[in-house]
Amino acid sequence: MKFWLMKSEPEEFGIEDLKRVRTEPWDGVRNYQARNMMRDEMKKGDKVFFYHSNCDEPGVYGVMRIKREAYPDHTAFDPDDKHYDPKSDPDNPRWFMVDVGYVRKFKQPVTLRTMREYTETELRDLALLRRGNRLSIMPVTPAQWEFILGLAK
DNA sequence: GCCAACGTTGGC
DNA sequence: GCCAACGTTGGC
Repeated sequence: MKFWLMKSEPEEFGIEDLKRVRTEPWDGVRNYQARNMMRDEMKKGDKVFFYHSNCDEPGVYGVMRIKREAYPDHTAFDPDDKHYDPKSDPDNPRWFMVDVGYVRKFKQPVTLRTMREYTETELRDLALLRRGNRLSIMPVTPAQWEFILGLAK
């Protein structure tokens, strides 16, 4: 089993929304690196940190789980969709998505500010903390997973 | 709202 | 294949 971190803007879709709907297709990923990880490496049962980006207090707000492995992201075929990509052909889809399921919401999130305190130590290699990192999906090592969980309430 | 960092596009 | 221009991400 692998561990991941996935970003979302809470104004678009946050942990509270996932808690309400329980399961959700993670659509709209339009970055090749992120796509490759979803398509090639994510397995059912993998655990995922739910990260809120572009908000007052960026950070990890809870945990989710992969419920369904990668399948074509049909929003890419819809001209009315915000993430429409005319170059994605239904017969040869360019973009994929997974389904995620709600596991838990932390009583207290692990904020980016808090995680930055460990850039020289436990979280030295966490992709999230690397300068200029914009990846919306990234792997988390088992050690990093345990450490961040330990910071949560 | 600003802007640094980065990915993508397209002309050459 | 290079690289300038452009668009997007995301912290602040």
